[in-house]
Amino acid sequence: MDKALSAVMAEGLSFSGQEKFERSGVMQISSRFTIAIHIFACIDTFGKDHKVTSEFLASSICVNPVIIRRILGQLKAAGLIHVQRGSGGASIARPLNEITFLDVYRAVECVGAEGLFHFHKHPSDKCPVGRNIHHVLDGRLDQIQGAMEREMEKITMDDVIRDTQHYIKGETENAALNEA
Amino acid sequence: MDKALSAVMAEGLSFSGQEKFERSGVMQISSRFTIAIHIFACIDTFGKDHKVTSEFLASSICVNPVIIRRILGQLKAAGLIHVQRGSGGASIARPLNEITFLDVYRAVECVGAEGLFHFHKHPSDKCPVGRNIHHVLDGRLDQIQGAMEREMEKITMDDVIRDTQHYIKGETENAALNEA
DNA sequence: GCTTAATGTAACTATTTTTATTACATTCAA
DNA sequence: TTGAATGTAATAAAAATAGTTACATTAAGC
Repeated sequence: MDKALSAVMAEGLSFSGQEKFERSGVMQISSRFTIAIHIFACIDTFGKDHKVTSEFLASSICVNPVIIRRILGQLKAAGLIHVQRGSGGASIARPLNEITFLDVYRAVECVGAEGLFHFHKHPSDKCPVGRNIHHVLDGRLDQIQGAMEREMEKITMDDVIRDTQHYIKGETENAALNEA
Repeated sequence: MDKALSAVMAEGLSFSGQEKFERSGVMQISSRFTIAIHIFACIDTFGKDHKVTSEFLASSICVNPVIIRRILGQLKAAGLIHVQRGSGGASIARPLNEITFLDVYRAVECVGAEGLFHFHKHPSDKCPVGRNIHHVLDGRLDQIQGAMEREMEKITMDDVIRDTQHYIKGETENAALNEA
């Protein structure tokens, strides 16, 4: 080890004595994401024949209607859906193949400005490793998050909804067979 | 809409009436991951000249020593490090280029069996969309998580530690210049 | 215009998860 | 045998997410 590091170590083998740290940021991939996709599938499935309200969606997804309204609000703010204020009901605002998982993911704020990884906030600046760990890691964490987001861009609501209708069709055909 | 769906809808435009739901699973990418990588960098930087104890690591990372010990325990269980019980101190158990981010990520259990995404647990089984949403989504969520994990496999502790030493060297060279 | 049904949101509570802390038995080396 | 360190249980504190209640606002139909 060189002299500078040795000097640090000699100070008592400890870098302690920093102030307490606050934390912040979104750290998890919220169920808002899967709920949002569920919402799209419901609007597509039922929207032609029925008004799709937050109450209705809540009963399919089994969460509180206010949760649904908040997510609807976020999807609306991102320009992905329309929501009819007084009379009620939601509809999809864009062609399904132009809405990617990443669009939805970002709309519902599963990832904040701090990124996907929760970094221990205040490594010691008295330690040479602590001082530099952010420089070393930040770019690589971004790289990983980027890989994930690129994969999310490959999947669209069209894919999901095609599969959904396929499964539903399978169900009703089975039911018809059982009746016969 | 076909007859089966219409029948469902006619029941009152709602799929309500299911039991309450429990939740489970790891939902976030814990700071254990960045802490673990920080630990490797510290062992590499200081391990040759000093005993690297949980107390020492805690003072560089600025978290409680018990948190460090738990993470050391997980890294040890995964065969990535050795920890000396009575006398103290940790060391790295494998060549640095054979320890990937994914190894570390899995060792510290950032992702549980349920996967990275938090799925709303009990969509209504009275709703055709609710009944099938898991079939539709599970595979695609795995696909996204897989992309992330493949990227994590590309990065090794060797990369991180080379960068760390590079930054530290830069610091000490700067300091030398300032003294001159 | 009045009524009705729905959205938009604020305020608050509850639940869950994560992180921190205290305490102590266990271990190993000198 | 002593001392310094790990391993871990039990618990507390903090943070984040989700759930709930309440109500003002909005739009459509009568």
